[in-house]
Amino acid sequence: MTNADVVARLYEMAAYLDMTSVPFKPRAYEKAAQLIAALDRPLAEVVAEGGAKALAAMPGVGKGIAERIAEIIRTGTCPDLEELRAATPVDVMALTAIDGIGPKMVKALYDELGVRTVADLEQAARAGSVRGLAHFGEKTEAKILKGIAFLNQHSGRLPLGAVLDLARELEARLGELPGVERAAVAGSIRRRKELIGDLDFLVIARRPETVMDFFVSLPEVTHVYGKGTTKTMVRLNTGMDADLRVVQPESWGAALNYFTGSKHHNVALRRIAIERGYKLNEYGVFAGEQSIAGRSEEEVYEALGLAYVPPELREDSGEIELAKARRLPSLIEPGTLRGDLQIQTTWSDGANSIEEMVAAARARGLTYIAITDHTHGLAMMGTDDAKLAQQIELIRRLNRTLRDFRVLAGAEVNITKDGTLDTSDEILAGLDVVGIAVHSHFDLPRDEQTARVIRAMENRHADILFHPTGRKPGRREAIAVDIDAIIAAAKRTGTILEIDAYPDRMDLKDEHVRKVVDAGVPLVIDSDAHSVAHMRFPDDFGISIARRGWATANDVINTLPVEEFLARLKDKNSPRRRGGAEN
DNA sequence: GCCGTTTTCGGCCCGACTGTTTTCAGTCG
Repeated sequence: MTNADVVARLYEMAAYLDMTSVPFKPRAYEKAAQLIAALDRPLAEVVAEGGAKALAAMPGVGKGIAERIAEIIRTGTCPDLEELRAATPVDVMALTAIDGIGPKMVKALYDELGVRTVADLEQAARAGSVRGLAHFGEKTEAKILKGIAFLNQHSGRLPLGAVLDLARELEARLGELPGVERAAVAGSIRRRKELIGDLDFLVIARRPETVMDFFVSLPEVTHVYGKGTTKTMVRLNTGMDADLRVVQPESWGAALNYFTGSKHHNVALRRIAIERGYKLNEYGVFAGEQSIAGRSEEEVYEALGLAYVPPELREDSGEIELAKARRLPSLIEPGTLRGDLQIQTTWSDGANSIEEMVAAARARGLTYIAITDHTHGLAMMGTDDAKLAQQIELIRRLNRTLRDFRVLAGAEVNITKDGTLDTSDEILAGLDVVGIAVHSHFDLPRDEQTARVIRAMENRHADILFHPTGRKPGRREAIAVDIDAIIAAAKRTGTILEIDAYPDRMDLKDEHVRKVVDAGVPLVIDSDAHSVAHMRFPDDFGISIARRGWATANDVINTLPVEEFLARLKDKNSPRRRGGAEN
């Protein structure tokens, strides 16, 4: 039982409890699930050391949930969950994953129509029987079908954020095997694509059989499609397929290149090889029978007369031509960010205090962060004007105690339906950094949606447009906005566009970033952290998106020291910017 | 079900929006 398994069951409990309309309990389970998801220690280890008592010592986990977690780790489930499952035997997690479907609707659909699965629901909606239910109508039925279609489109692929850790861990485990000289993850993970279809691993090993035996016996493996001495294919318990290739040292670079792709990039490379009278395959670059390159990727590109192309650019979208001319951009590197401009704390829906987030930021080598809790329009937990004023005061006091670190007072301000902001200009004027964001009215027509966002960007206090398109990869489409118009408005108004690195968002996405870079509009890369564990998102995911969008460090202004960063914001001559929150 | 520098009981939960409704239930963040 991994932490992710426990988290999944806690969320399932919460969903089932929501069906029964019992107050507060669902939120308690959700909160516990959220906190455990952000934990960087295996729960099984916590239990082994301190039992259920150690679990209950964690914030958000009390006696009740601690006992259930211990039971889940032991048996995979717990009696309460089984009882709930028996009462309403439905695939509640899959059904509630459909946008607009929650636990109550799942219950009604089961009670009235016997819907247990997404397939059942699709059938019922197509037959027009959903609209007959109380509180359901034609629009809901249409929305259900739209939501299912969206999920189907993305089936079989998982977001990068859901697979990167596993890929790295398997890569490390393979690399530690005796007799393994090198191990690497290739494929779309290495290119840092946002949706991953399968995992490709590459290994140099003296005795391939040992590696293959180890690979098929991994606890994560649920099925073996095929096992040989050079290639083995398996299915993992995440539902994802994984391939392992064993190659010889002299072919490592060629194989890594071949298995990293993309297919289009590889085709283009092979065409260049043919032009030069060579042959390129996964074993090397060949002049006749003679291998002239293959040990390293650099060697392979060099043999083809090309500069080394970073994996994130290998999409045959112009990188080959620039590699030929040796004019590839010098992409932004992990570890170069100095600030993080979107961070939530316990003042709204975050799990950690301002001080804890500061400590986590410093530990990552950052020198400034902006605290940007939600404003009151987001009613669940937003800060109102009075609370925000209190927070600004607290941040000022905190800054006096900090050396070589600056906390910026900020907010994640809601954009209302008409494009105004839900917080007064007076309050906004007192903040160092104002982030603005869409959190409602996702379905406005394109013209209206675009005009609304641009109007908000025109606010002279609005510094950064957070998660500009509202997308949730694999779950929800972006809001309908004219991205070119947004970029033009950013340029005109001096509004910075954000790459929200939170793996559920990854917004802006790579191709949008490339447009922003081309337009010369500044970007920031933020974590959107809701806990200290999320502080790694910019380096793990945000930088990848920026690199896939051809961004250099110059395009991303939170690579700048804090004063230079602040100078790039709007109304930089206002008193708060000169004096800052330190005074 | 969790929490506690006022509390071991009584707060927590909340507003906007949508789609279904003549007054509100469900979803979302």
